[in-house]
This record gives sequence, C-alpha cells and structure tokens, in this order.
Amino acid sequence: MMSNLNLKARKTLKKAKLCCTEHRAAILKVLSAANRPLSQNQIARRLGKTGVNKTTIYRTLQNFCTAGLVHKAYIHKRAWYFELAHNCTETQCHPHFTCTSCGRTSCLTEISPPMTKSPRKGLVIKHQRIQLEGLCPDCNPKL
Amino acid sequence: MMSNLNLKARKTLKKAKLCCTEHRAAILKVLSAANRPLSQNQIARRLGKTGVNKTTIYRTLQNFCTAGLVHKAYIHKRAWYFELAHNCTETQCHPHFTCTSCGRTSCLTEISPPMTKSPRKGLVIKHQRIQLEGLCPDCNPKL
DNA sequence: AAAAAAATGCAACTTAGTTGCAAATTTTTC
DNA sequence: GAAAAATTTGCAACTAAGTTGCATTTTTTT
Repeated sequence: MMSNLNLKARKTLKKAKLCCTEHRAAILKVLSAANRPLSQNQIARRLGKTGVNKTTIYRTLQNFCTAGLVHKAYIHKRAWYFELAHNCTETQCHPHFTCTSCGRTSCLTEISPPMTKSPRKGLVIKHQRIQLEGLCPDCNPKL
Repeated sequence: MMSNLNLKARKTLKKAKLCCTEHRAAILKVLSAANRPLSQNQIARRLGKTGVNKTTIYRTLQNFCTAGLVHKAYIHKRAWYFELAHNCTETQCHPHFTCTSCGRTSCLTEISPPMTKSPRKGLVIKHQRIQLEGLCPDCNPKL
C-alpha cells in the first residue's frame, strides 16, 4: 500500500518522531493544502477515494496534536476544526473569524493581539484563544 | 403547580416578554446563584428534586439566549456552558479562564480586553470571545 | 527475514443536543 | 372568572461527533 508518500510530509513525520504511513502523509497534505481549519468530516471528504476510516483520522489528528504539529482551532456545531500549528506561538495562535452570514471561518494570520494579562494574584495565563464574529467582505452589503 | 415563583425572576421574565413558568424561574435562579457558566447537566443537577426534563432545559436556555438574557459562554468536552448575560457588552463578554490542572473555569469579570481591530477591508468584527488557559491560584505550586 | 511495536478498520458504544407530537400550563379574550 | 388560543412541557426516538476494544495489517527495530 506504499506508493507516493511525498517527501515533505515524510520528513515532517520523521521530525516529529511519528510513524510514516500513507494515511498520515495524506492527512498532513490535506491540512497543508487547506487555508482554514478542517473538521474530521471535511478531511475525510478531501481524502476521497482512499477512504480512510474515521477512527484513523481522529487518532491521527490526536497524535498530531500531541506532537505539536496540529492543533484544535475552534469548535463549531459540536465538531472540532483542526489546522497545522505552524502559524502559532507558544501562547497564542491567530484569531479565527466566523462570518455570521455565510458561516465561513477564516484565519486572521496577519495580526497577533496582545496577550491578556492576569488580573489575579497567583493566576497564570499560559494560552489565549480569540474567536471573532461579524461580517466577511463577501457578505458586507457596503462593499 | 404554581407556588413560590420568586418575584425577581418573574419580573425578569416579564421584562423579556417570556412566559412566566415555574421551570423558567427555577432555571433563572440557578443561573443567578452560580458564579460560573453551567452546562445543561449541571443545571439539571441543581434543579434537583423538581426534575425538569432536559429538553425543557435546552429549550428554555435557547429562549433565554434569543431574548438576550443568557448566552453561551464556552464549550468544553462538546458541551455548552451558559451564563447570565448581565456582565457583557454588545461586543464582548468577559474572558473565561480554565485551569489546565483542576479543570475549573472562572469568569474574569474584572477586565475587558481591547477589541481586536479588523485587519481586512470590508471585514467587520462585531463580537469577540476570549478563552484563556493556565494555572489557577489553587493549583499554582508557587503560592 | 523475523520479532516487536505501532497503526488501522470495524462494530458497537457514549453522550450532548434535537425533533415531533400529545398533554399540561399559561396567557389572552370576553 | 371561564373558555379559547397560544405557549410550554415531557416523552421517546433520533442525530451526529467522537471514543473504545480488539483482531488484523503495516511499519519499525533487531
């Protein structure tokens, strides 16, 4: 079952000390090609004919998250959306913007909002996640 | 089945143009008494002996959200946590902080972080939600 | 090449939340 | 205050994302 494992994916997996399998490379490629976070369902659809089992996809994403390759960006309608962690710092990833009109979500990678400072003694903030809602340019009637 | 509907809850419901029912008042009271967002499950448990059906709880929360009385604060393990909307502005509510050690979430009502500014022409940000993670004072070994 | 370790597929399961509908309660109208 | 209209409630069945255990397959180590 081993054929066109692309080298880049292979390298990434090796670097992360993960087994190099066809499926993992394929999932990695799908995530790299996407410009927004994807749910398990969307990933499955994009894997298409190869037909990777959903358990495998979930377990792979889990492994990728643990390895720091991927992270859970946000949750929508009870489903998690995953993306490569390459745009993120230790303390925060870029904000995610969801349009309330068309429902699409985009990554605002061009900004990095200030970290919220702890307002309480002894409380340490290690990670911040910002979610935004509003109108996207496509849905903005004033444009 | 109508007995000790407390007046405050009744007033709130009336003001929001919602039917005044025993269950609704009870759910409102539970939310008022809590100092953190609650899930449907937690609300059910706190309602205790009265035994309100989960469908009713969900539908009530739904109604409260539509009326602007309550909002969904955050999601944890695929479950929504609801809270009264009284501490919130149009554009953002207070940040929510979850301790990665004990898992408890608290409301940082004492701060209101700056709104993130739109980095793209035509994209309008209407609402911001900030989630924080770290160590709470109780779990901080340095205290 | 063989042995050990890890990944995969499958079926069954878990759980938050939803839906349709009949019965009960609340509100409106007179 | 009683009857009619509108709304809420409970129930059972359902939906869908994600998980678990286990046998089989693939990958890695030796």
